Amino acid sequence: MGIKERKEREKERRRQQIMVAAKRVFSDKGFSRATMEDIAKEAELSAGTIYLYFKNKDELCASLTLRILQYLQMRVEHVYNEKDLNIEGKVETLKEALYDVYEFDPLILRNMFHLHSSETFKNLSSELLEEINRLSRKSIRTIGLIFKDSLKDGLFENRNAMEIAYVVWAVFSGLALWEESRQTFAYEGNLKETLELAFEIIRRGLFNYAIDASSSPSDDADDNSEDE
Amino acid sequence: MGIKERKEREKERRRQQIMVAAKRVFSDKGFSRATMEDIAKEAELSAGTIYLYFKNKDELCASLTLRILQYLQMRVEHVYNEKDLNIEGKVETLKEALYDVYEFDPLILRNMFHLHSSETFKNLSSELLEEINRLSRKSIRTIGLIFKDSLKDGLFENRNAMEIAYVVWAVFSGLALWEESRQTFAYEGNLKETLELAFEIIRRGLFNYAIDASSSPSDDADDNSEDE
Amino acid sequence: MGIKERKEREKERRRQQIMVAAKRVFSDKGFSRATMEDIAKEAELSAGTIYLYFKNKDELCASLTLRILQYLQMRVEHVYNEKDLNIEGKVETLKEALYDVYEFDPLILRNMFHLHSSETFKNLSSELLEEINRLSRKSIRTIGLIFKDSLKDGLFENRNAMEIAYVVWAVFSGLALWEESRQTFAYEGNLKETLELAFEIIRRGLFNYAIDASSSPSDDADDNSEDE
Amino acid sequence: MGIKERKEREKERRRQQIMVAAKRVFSDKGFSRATMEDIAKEAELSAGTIYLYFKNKDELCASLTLRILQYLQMRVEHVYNEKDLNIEGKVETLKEALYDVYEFDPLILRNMFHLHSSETFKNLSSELLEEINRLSRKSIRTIGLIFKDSLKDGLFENRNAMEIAYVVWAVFSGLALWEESRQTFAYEGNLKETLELAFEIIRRGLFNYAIDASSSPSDDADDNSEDE
DNA sequence: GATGAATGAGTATTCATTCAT
DNA sequence: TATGAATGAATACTCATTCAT
Repeated sequence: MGIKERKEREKERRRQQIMVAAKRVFSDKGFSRATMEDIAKEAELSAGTIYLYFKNKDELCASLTLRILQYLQMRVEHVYNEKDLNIEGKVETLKEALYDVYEFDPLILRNMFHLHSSETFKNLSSELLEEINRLSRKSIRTIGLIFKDSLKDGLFENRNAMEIAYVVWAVFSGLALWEESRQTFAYEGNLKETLELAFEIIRRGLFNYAIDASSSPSDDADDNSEDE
Repeated sequence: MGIKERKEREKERRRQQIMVAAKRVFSDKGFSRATMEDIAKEAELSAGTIYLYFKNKDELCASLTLRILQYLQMRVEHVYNEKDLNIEGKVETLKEALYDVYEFDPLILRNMFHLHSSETFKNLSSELLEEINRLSRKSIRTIGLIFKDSLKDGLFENRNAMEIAYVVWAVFSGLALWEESRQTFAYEGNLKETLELAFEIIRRGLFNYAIDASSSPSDDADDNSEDE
Repeated sequence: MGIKERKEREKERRRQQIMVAAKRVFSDKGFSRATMEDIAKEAELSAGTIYLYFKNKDELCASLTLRILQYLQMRVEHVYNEKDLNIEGKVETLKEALYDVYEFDPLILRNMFHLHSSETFKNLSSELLEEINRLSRKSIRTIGLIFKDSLKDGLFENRNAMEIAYVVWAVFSGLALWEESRQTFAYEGNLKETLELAFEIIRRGLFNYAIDASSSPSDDADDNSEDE
Repeated sequence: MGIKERKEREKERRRQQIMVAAKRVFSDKGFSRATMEDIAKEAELSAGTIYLYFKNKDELCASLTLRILQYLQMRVEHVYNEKDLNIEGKVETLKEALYDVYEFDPLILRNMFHLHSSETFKNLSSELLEEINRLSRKSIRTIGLIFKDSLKDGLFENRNAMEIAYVVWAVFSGLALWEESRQTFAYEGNLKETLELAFEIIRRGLFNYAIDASSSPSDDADDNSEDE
């Protein structure tokens, strides 16, 4: 039905409106200190209205996480499907993708922290929770797939693709965190530029590691090069 | 006085006892969801007693952060003072130091997040806050000093030491975070081993970056190689 | 809007309902011993609801004080504006006015005591505090004005009007206090009647003082008959 | 026993020391906001020690009240026993006595307020409570006795002595209160001088009332001139 | 759908009081 | 006798959530 469809679209628009407001408020005050009233005010709605669109505060937070994970997966998958790029080009594109994800919502990691808090789970519908876990695993696996072809070519052969994916993800997380703690460490420099430096170091490390490893596998006695 | 001294020591022991309990509870539930009652129960004390040793909940949390920062600074300074190591050896030792810090208290980063939340400051005595900021800056600066000598030798010459320090710190943070989000990403592998891989990649990237950069400085047109 | 107006009136009614309950509970238990729960129960509301209408307990108490001061000022001003009365008549009317104020809310003085406690100020919005101070000064000044005309006529000429106003106010306060401590002093008599006696004494003293003073001003060597 | 006696005296000294400290702290912060810790610190003792001398906080407060009542009774009785004074002289001396009492402990009235709070009674030993009530009644009765002789002489004959005593007491209380609320009413004048004025007015009113009343007793139809 | 008034469960914090030393 | 560490009961205040309108 045209009417039903329009209603549905209207409803989705409201959800987005609330999520945008929530993102802003969480970003400002942190999850615990942000009140539903704050978010409602930011969204120019009443507090009660939010409950028409989200079951509770935790589920609103989880929805934010889900959205960013969807964006992450979309971008990462796009990198994987890029036919015309060699591994170096893919890693460069991956870097850009991750950076865009970070810029889209720098809160992603803080949100995830909140999610990890065991007591939060109780308030989440199991579907939402599962969808989040599914997407998390899927995107890390996709990052792994980006490196997997190189394993066949002999690059990185001493490590499995998933391990490398985790490292890349960890570094990405670290850069996000670094930005968060900038105040404490009183960093006054140019963020973007330092991010570039970090990724440059990682990228070179990755490939030089690959080269060293492939030319002298005996150097690493303790490697477990099995794929999972 | 023997008596006064013993009392002092007894008091310090209580503080430690409470901090250990708090660390455990914060670790479990997150800062906001952990109640003073929880912590008291964990410490086998009454809630009121905690207030004899810490002004409030925020100051208890900040004290945890301060403790880990003191340990961090101690370890990092030790690396810097190591006379018999070349830069490669120092980086290797730095890696071990950071890893030990992480194991000493994996909460460090989550605590810092909480601290960054602007509204927390109001509840902290300015001395504590300043000590935390002072130590944070000092340790990052010490990490920078570790690389500074190499700048004179021509290594890393296109970047200043502080930028490199920030990158190293970011990666360290990332590894910590990575551990935090392990549940979501359903990683079942060996943490220690993956940490080794990550640092190995960083280390190689660092030095290969150095070599490339020093041999062809013109590649980076936008570098600002001034030391701060 | 009719709707908006009705809502506004409804809101004001709730404030009054809470203040009436608070008056009763404060009266019964004293300010410190009265809990918000007590007041809520008396008002047949939940404790949280009170905070929708008053910022905190101190501000609720201050609002009670403000209300009685508004009534005091209104009554006192009315006495001052009475054209057809000579000074004797005005003092008689003033007596009645003050007595009505006392009956309207016998707590007035206890509330003011609580207000004077320096630490209370911090919890009060500055507007409320200023309004209270403004009204306090205004009503004492208005009482002074009632006597001022008599100063021109030669009555009370050795004292300024404000000093007399303070004395009248002190006696009024004393009568209120007297009622408060009735239990301790085990007075079983008729309050109203004794109040009449007290004011009668004051009134006669006032005028006889005036007469004596005006006829032999030299008796008081140390007078400072300047008006403020 | 000499030893026992010395111990007793030592104990009484401690009680006084604590009461002096309590008076100061109550005066400063009000009863509710003053903590036992505050009082202990002021008395240069530990909080626990206070409980060796006073059963609880309420009883400490009541003891202060008792002490001032003892002083009041002593002074008032002295006035009553003064053989060489006529009624005018006695009233003048009474004024001075009350003023001295007020200066000895301006808190007296605030303390009494606290005492009146019904819930306080539960924490008081019945002996203490009864002693306070006994003394309160006794001093007001003694003030009454001061006027009683004048009743025989025809002065004040339309009123009973107790009623006059209550009025005098009320004015005294009012003057004390007046000092307490000085801040709010922004009075900048000289307290002592205004006190003089107030008592002067009362005194004159009293005697002029007496004269009027004695010359035209029929004016007051509703008088109850019986002594209790 | 939208509101926002009302709720009530939850929590940090305080402080009189106790008691082992 | 004096201490002060420990307690636990009390309480102001907050805020997610509900529901009548």
